[in-house]
Amino acid sequence: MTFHDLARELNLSTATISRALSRPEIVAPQTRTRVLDAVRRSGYQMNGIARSLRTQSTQTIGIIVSDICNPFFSAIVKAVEDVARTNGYTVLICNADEDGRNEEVAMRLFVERQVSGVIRCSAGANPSLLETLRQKSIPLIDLDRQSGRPNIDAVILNNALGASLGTRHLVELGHKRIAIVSGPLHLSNARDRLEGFRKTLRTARISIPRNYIEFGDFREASGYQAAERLLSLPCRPTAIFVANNEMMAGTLLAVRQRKVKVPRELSLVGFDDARWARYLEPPLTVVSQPAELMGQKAAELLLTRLHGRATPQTIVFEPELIVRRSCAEPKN
Amino acid sequence: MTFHDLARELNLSTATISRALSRPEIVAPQTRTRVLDAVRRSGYQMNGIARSLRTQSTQTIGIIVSDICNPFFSAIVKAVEDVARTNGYTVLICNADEDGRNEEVAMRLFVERQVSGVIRCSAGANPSLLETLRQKSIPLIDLDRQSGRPNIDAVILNNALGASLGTRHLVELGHKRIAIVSGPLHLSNARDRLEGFRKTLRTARISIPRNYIEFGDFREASGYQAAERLLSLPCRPTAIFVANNEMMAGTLLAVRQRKVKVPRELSLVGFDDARWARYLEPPLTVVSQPAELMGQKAAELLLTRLHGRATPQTIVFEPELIVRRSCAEPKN
DNA sequence: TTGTAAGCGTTATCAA
DNA sequence: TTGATAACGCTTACAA
Repeated sequence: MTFHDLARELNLSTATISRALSRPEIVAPQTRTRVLDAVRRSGYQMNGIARSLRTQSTQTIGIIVSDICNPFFSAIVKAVEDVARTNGYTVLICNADEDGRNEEVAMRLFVERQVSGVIRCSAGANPSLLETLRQKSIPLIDLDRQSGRPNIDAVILNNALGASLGTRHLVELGHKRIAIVSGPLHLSNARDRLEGFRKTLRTARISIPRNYIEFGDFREASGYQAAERLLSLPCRPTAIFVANNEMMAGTLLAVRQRKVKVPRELSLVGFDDARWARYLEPPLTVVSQPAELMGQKAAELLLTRLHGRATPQTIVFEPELIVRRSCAEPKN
Repeated sequence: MTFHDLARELNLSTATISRALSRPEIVAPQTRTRVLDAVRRSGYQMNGIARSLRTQSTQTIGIIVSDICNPFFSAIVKAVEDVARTNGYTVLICNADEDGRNEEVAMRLFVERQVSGVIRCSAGANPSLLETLRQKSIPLIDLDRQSGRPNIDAVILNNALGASLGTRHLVELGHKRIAIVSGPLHLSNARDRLEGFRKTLRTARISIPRNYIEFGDFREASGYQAAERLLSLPCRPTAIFVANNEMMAGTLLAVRQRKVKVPRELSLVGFDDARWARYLEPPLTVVSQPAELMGQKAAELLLTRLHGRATPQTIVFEPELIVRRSCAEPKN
């Protein structure tokens, strides 16, 4: 069933059918109802592909997320999908799984599919794809992680501040031996968190042994390994700051296996507030980010970009320290 | 940049360009490399919309999920996206938020976008849309929840068995006053779980007071309210079976507020194994489902439907009881 | 207010 | 092995 069929049935031209559906106000009231009735009766559904080809607009936004099972990212996807749907947009999703190559194939698929715009939480893909986007003038919003490229809209957290908040909490409790499980340095959020951590300790005149800085890839297994190394050090840290929730899950595993008492023997501060952080015993002190708000803002920003050009901006959200019971004064 | 441009640049016809890219083996080796080189140099990206219009195929699969922040569904989305991406498909996502109306607008958008197929975890949309899908011969896989319509592929859990497993565990511990927080009856999985619960108690000759059966909508708030009612009963249950993880989160809130001791005063069995269930104190005994496997299977099933017609089947996965420490013998 | 017809960027059919 | 050309199903000048 196409416009052609409807047109013949009603003795109209396809142009009129099209107008009746897209801009009803410019067709005669009675033809309009004739068309609308026929559409309802026949259950006709517009072919969006044809329309997209003609109008050069797919009303689709692509989102790339680095780990959809991480509640931080599910919240973002939820928010984006929500504003997209209510604005008549549809969302293509790609789960990069913290792997830049997946992100690259997704980006390529996205431009092939002619998405109207993309929101991405980069896993660190090759930046050459950005050029392609620019050529096709497909707007891009970087979310959570910045590419470092100038002139790209971004909505991020003040990660340095977040790390400071968490670290300072530990310092104020009296800790001197504080370690970090950092994310990979090719991601801006990991860099910023590490920097915030370092700066806070520097101003507190606390030195950081080289082996108190461990790197993971933001996934659980790497957090476990990092924690294992930290906990087997001859001079164990009395506190660990873990730079995201997945790595915290891994850290907890190590902590439990070794039967380390939290917070008596070890204080723990996490990043991102997941439901399980609250449910843990003891409940976890974390730096939390307003994930839904960030997703929503990113989607809205993209929508405004789609409606009119403007100069790129980066929107920064503020983290919040949520003190629960995983930190205490150091005993030794 | 289009085939037209490339064709002029290389003194070829658009037909040849098309062939060189889609079926390289049927063009002369040297023209082929000439074309491929030009494509690489220019960074040309195929317009998938135009191709889709011509070939009547979008290589897109739509997925509808009832609550993307629920780890059970994130795992499903992850699995589906994974098999989709590796097969050259792209996935459109809709988060119905347990609301049938959202599901309906998504379905409509999906058919407009001419998706190749859809996988849905229904929130209970109007079944009339199924007719539209059939007309356009867009295959549908029901996942986790069955529409009740015959002749529709489905991949589900043996929910009755799951509920039996959980309930029997409680019975064997000696509980006589067992309540349930059930999902909404318009969803097949909720019905089946309730049925499994009932049947198990019937064969154990344990009667269920009418007010021991509470209904929620599979979301946290409703779980809280249901638990509140249960816990304020004059004759409190000694055990509660909660039919999904979100409602369990709500139940736990009520339990904590009232300072009810688990498992001493109240035994708890949940459905779906989330990370927080393990981390809880005491760790939660749950019926678990192989979410990733189910998502993967659904995607694979859809792919085979896309490649050749066959008679619809329903694939049933087996639940597993994971005994942790939230259940004990009743004290009173 | 409606119709005619061109065109969006591909693929597929038919000839050459 | 390649080229002309007609679709695919819509939208939009322009004309009537």
